[in-house]
Amino acid sequence: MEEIDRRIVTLLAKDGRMSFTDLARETGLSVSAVHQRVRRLEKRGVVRGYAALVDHDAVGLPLTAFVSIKPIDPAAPDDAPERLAHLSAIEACHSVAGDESYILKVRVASPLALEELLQNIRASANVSTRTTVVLSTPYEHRPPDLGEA
Amino acid sequence: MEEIDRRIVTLLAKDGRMSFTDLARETGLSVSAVHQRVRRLEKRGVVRGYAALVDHDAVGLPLTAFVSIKPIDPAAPDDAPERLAHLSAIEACHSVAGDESYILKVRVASPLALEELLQNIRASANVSTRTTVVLSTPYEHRPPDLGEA
DNA sequence: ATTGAAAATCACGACGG
DNA sequence: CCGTCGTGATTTTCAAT
Repeated sequence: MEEIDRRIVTLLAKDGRMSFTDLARETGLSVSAVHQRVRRLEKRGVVRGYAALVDHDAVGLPLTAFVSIKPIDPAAPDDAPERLAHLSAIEACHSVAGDESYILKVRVASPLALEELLQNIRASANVSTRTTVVLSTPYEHRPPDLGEA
Repeated sequence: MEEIDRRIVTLLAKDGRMSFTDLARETGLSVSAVHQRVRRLEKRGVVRGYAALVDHDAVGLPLTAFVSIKPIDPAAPDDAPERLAHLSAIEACHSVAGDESYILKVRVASPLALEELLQNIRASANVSTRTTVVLSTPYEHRPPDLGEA
């Protein structure tokens, strides 16, 4: 991927609603050239979509936690991600190297809701859990640096 | 926050570029009523912004890791987030309960870049690090469930 | 791959209820 | 807080290069 595409992706990562007109001005291209590049970036999957960034406190999900999980039966097939996908409190699921198999990022309304979620996770995927509660988030969702050459 | 605002936030979290016209159709309100609500949600900070979701593999940052940090000198003032903010490879910084003080989410181009980043983190914030490498990401950035009543 | 221009759609503010 | 309406901006497609 070359310079102008990187620049477009950088700009859209910072402001997902930036207009094609503005993108055109920032890149020095015409509006339709930018338009076509953005469509191609979307089709190629470089841009996977667009999202509003939500204040979880304001929205009633003030408690964030990281939940590391480990299978109870290490011989069983590992389909934890699918078995957990129905739990909408789970925002992300990463397979990781190390002692545990996945790290989940979860958002809930309260400590009680977290307790119930953990029970649900253990029951749904037959895993043990280790939970790290987030106290505050100095920053999050910082856009990637694609080398502003 | 009530029903219609929750619905708007849910829709924008799923598609941050959805037009006001579409939001109006989905909510049963007029375009300008939706417009007014979105502006208010933005001003109140419920919607913090909009971002394109980027495929980090496609963009040359295929290696994701979680880095937990702990101060070398527990008595020193804890300003790690500010001291690390200049490192653009750090996507997020969460203060956490437990043995360690922060969890960082980082994105880099290669194992070598990760090694250099870790040295930079330790030097910049006077901390020790413990790193968990992400092998794959079954899902990420799932929109919050604000109770579709 | 890029442009310019036409046509359709949309954003946005003013106003009245 | 909502709807109607009008204007200007934006998106989107297309022919041409």
